[in-house]
Amino acid sequence: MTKQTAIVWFRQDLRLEDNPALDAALKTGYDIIPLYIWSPEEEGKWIPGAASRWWLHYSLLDLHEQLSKYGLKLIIREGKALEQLQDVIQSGHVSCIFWNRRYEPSIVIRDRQIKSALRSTGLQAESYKANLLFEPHEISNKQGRPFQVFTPFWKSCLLHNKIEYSLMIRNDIKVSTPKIPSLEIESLNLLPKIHWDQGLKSSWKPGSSHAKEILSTFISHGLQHYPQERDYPSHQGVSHLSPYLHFGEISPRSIWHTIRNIKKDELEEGKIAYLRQLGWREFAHHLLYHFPKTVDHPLHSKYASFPWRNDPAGLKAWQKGLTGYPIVDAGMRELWTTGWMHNRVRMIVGSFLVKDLLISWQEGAQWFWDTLVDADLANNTLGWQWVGGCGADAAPYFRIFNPVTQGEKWDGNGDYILRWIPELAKMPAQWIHKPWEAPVEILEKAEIKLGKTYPKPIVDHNEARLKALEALNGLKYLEDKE
DNA sequence: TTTTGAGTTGTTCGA
DNA sequence: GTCGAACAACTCAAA
Repeated sequence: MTKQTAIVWFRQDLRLEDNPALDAALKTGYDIIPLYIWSPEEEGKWIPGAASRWWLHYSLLDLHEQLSKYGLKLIIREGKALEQLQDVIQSGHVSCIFWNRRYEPSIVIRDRQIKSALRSTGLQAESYKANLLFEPHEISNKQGRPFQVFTPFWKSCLLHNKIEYSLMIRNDIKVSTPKIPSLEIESLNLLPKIHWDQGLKSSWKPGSSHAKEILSTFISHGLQHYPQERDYPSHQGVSHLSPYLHFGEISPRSIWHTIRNIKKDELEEGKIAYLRQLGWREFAHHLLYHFPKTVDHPLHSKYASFPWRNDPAGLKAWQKGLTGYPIVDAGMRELWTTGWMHNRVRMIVGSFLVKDLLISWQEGAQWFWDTLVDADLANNTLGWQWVGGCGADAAPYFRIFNPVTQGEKWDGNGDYILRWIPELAKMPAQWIHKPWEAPVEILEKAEIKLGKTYPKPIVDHNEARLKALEALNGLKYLEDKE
């Protein structure tokens, strides 16, 4: 008689540690089919972008390698998830299937259909909490409604003191993977055809086997001064874990426990501040779950009537890092080159697109989606609605970042500018954030011809700011409607 | 029930 | 140079 098997359907949980779906499969004692299905068309409008696919390619290779250490083989499929599952079920004598939950609106709907379809044929189909510290339904305010302000949300989260975490040991895996047709990872064509990915390659090592070492480097070098250092884009002040978290190559629960278990007084403030950022990730996912329309509509509907400008040239200049505002351009070029941008600079470039160019936050969200290796629907949506002032706990309308002031404050020496804008290499720090104000002889000496070697500012910030305030003032007396 | 105070990330203006 | 106020409207909890 053929041995029964269980499917572990890997999705955004590309890890073996703290993986409840894998635990559940192992507990059955059956043979195991680790499965990844590439079904981009089921992600709704939000098909993974080029940087995200690049990351996924190498992450799948890493997962494959880790599974092989235990004699298991990662099965790769492409197409509609339910059809592929059914095909694998047929060829593999499968009696149960396990996966860890995702929270994107189109995926929630799809997974619900898949679960009921599988169960109706008598299979055991179970999903687990693995990628959040708290399920969306576990946290609500006193009226039983979802929080819309972060601080009370996080306070309420912290009252739940128990966060599960699986310590199941993997060393005694005795089962194997039956022979089943599988694609090669290469055949998914996740890598770019033109080789623009050099910058990504030199910046990142995707895969869960690297996530842990990045966390421990951060703990020993960054955590203590995290509250202050995290705002300086040229410093090594942040964890760089965002892409690993998005793909589930490290679980938020293992980060939570690792950080909490550090017993050093001098790290206490850093621990609280860092975990709070993990809280923002939770907040974003809960909001996306409760307010699914926010992926492309403002939560506060009166912002839908905001008079956005249609400005393809401005949008292009922003995307290419040619706005003439060095801190904005440096950020956009860091993004293009490495697939990532420092958080402080994300706010600055976001504010510039939305408040200075008056281009809609949706355009910004789309560009970030295509270019970020950590592109995450929940975080991206929350971040852009925050900048746009139209979401939950959004920035107040009058909070318009001044790109010069921000540059001078957080990159005083211009180190970040120098790294990303070689045209300004010889510019003294005093003028590096506002080259258009530099005296002629300084520009000459620095071999800068504004408008030729580096752009003149495409908008005047002060004028743009007043225009934005005026436009926002027009919304003042509108009411939100359902 | 009503009121009060606080709320990730800022800027400008006038004293 | 430094400092506080003003810049909405709304959410949420505590008083």
